[in-house]
Amino acid sequence: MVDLQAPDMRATISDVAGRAGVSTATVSRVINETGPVAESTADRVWRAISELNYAPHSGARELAGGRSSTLGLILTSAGGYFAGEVLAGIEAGAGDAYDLLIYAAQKGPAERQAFYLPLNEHNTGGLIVTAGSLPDEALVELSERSLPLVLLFQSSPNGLALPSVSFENEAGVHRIVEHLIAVHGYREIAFLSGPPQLEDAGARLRGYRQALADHNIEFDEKLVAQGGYNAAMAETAVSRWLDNGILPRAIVAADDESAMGTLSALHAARVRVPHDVAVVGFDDAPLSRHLSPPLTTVRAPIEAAGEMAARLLRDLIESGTADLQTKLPTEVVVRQSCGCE
Amino acid sequence: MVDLQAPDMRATISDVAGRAGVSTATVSRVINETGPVAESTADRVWRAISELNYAPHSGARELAGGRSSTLGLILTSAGGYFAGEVLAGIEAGAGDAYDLLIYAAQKGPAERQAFYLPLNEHNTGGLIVTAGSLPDEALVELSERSLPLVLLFQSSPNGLALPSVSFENEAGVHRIVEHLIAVHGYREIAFLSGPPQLEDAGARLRGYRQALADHNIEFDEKLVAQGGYNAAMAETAVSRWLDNGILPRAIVAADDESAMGTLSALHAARVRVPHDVAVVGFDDAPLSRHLSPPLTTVRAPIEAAGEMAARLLRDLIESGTADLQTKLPTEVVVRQSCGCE
DNA sequence: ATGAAAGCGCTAACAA
DNA sequence: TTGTTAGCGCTTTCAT
Repeated sequence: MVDLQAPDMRATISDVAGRAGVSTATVSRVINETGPVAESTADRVWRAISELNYAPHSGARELAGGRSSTLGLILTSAGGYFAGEVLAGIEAGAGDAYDLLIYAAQKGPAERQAFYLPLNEHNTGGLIVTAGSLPDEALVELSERSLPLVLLFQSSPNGLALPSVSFENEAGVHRIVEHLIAVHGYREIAFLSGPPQLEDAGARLRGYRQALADHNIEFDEKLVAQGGYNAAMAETAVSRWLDNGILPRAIVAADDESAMGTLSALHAARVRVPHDVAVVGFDDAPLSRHLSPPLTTVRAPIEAAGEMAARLLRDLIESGTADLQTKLPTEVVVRQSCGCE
Repeated sequence: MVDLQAPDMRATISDVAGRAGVSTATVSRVINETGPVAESTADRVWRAISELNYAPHSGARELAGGRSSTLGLILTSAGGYFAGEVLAGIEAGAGDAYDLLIYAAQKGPAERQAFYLPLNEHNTGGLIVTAGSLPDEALVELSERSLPLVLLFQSSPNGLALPSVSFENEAGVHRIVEHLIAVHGYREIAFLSGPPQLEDAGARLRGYRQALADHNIEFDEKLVAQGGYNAAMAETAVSRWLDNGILPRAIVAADDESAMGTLSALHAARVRVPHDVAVVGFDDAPLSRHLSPPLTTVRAPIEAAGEMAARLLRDLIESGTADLQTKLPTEVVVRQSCGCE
């Protein structure tokens, strides 16, 4: 057990000023390098600061200054297996001039959520909102409060015109399905979809259907199941197919995580991949090349998306304007699970 | 391109008061449910709030109120593949009364870092600091400013007495190595260590050495390489072993990610797992049971650790006291990569 | 049940 | 180069 020493004789700027024998204005100038200060004075101030363990009160700063040099990020607590990548990208895009504050939204979109959001126009220069983390109404409210907003993996809801960053989901799936058809000659191709409420999940499904249509393959509802961007759910879905005697020649998973679940279900049933059935995914998660067989998938530049979002947000903050829709290109990464090589 | 509407006629509490025909004090009472307000008055106030799109200024609130109902989390931008799990745990432990603000520390621990930290005693009730995200000096400084601090996956640095949460790393590795020795009779067991600067990496290595010693197996330096908690690095290390004609009977990876890299290197070299060499990991990442063969590993209750850290921090904030060291138990999860079944 | 007014810690004119 | 001072938006006694 530790006992916390009696708190709260926390130093303020005037304590520092007093100890250094200057005015608070001078201390402020020293800290912010705003306006001229004699070097000797600055030294005394810094010394006082460290002797008193002084730290500026960011709230007071925002209040007085009206600025904010931090970008906010809102994501769902789940985050997914690429939360880290997104983060790294955003950080790169934010640059040195901005700090990053993240709020992990609770599951249930509560009432008045936007009102109580701990990240807002007062402590943040703008917000990057990832798909599924905030209800549309909150977005509307936030944007009515004229908070710069950028959407990630989701496009602007109806009636709003918010810059957004996402992938060429439809084209990516289309291309990989086409690979399955054209290169390998498969025609019985199943699809494991993502959560229906997610926009990119819809796009990926559309890409699948379009590719079939383009090659005169009839769409078969029985060959589509919910994979939920989730290994366990995908595993169940594939097992169910197997139990029902359904064995497509190829399975397209809407993301790599569900591709993983697919692989597991297939292994468990002693179905050989890609010999008996081919499997492909989407995202190119860092681990995907380590699966066995190494997964053929669509590479989505996740880190680049984060970086782009941050860049757009900065544009929006600094110049009041930013590109509305940016779709990052995706690319098929051929490995072995499709039957190649 | 969007153009942001002219910003900043952002409503303040007195705008709301004016529109509702009450004083700012009353508005404050309504929002915070502090003190009696006539129901009809409250209605008018809420209406004014939504008409004006008013949102309270959190900085001003902290300033005036001196409270803070948010917990801070500091992590490295990498985050690792379990950032999401940690987050979910912390959120659960934080409960409804606290919000969570996260700061992803930049790579380079800069000078005066603690001074400029965007999460501090003024906007946060306390901080959870994950291993490797802040240098010890920053920890010292922060704790001298009497900010409640809890360490995650790292124990208190010398001279400080901060509550910390970590795993029984040493015992976990000890047990899994023992499994390899006692159940399978392997004696030529290699180890892929984690980043040396991380405390838990050291503990895991110690567990390995101790288990060997306990079974009279001589420690062989050539059978230890740096896996860096990282698939690519592990892959390289294992390939190098193979190239040098080193083929242990089993490989213990310090975490699941390096186990994954190990598997890849082995597959590439057509070495059969577990037939030719067994592989085990540590963490039990969600994906580990989907590898092929499914990975035998040590389960570390990552989410529980996050929850515990949040709980400790709340204790510290609310009662000024908290348990100093908590080590969460780990458990061997037997699957197939060790040769079982 | 409500209002007036004094700060909270800081920044930014404006003076000197 | 430095100090004075007026707020920034909010909470909180203290009156009423």
